[in-house]
Amino acid sequence: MNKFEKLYKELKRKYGKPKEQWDLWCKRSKSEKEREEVIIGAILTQRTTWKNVELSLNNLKDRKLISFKKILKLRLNDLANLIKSSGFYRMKAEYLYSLIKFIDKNYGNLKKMKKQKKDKLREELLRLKGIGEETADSILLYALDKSVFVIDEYTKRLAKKKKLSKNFSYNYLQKLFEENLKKDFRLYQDFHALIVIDGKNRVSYRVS
DNA sequence: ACCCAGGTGGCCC
DNA sequence: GGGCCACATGGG
Repeated sequence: MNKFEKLYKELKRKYGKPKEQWDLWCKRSKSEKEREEVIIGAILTQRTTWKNVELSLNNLKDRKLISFKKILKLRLNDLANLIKSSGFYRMKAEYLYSLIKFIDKNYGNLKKMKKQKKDKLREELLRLKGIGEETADSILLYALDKSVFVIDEYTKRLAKKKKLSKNFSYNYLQKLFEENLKKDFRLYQDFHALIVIDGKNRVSYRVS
């Protein structure tokens, strides 16, 4: 067992099954609607706490708006106001809208989108405004079941702390994790979730 | 009254 | 390729 596999086991032992948001994000078999919710959350959570994202998601849920088709019918300004609590709400409304529009226009639905090759999808997502590497990979991994390892601040911090690498650029770290783990989107989903849970745990420990 | 959070794009060098 | 700023709300 290598360092990466050991780290996964260690985190799993420490935290068990990922909870809260991760109940849905790591769910083994998702409905179309659940996949849409993951994608909406992936945009909203950029540089924002999950609590604030939840307020927005609940806002949308109360109005039965966790639905790409329905969001496409909203005015950009109304969408922005509904997701206000996630911060950067004007930008995120624009990002979310253009992403949903792209999916609707090019694939029709997520079931069809899922059939596309992951490299092609990644390229397409990265061309959209507001979708960088982390968001693109989160969508690929958690909404489309593609085996790409998501790198975020917590992953970089943990990689430094555990001395897993000397290079902490996104692409290098991603490749490193993928090369040292079995190519399995379920493993990647759980592992990344545990890294975030662990990261938040450390932060709150330090603060309080 | 600060300081921070799963990021991204634009502009500069 | 890296440094710096804008984008904004809610909670410690």
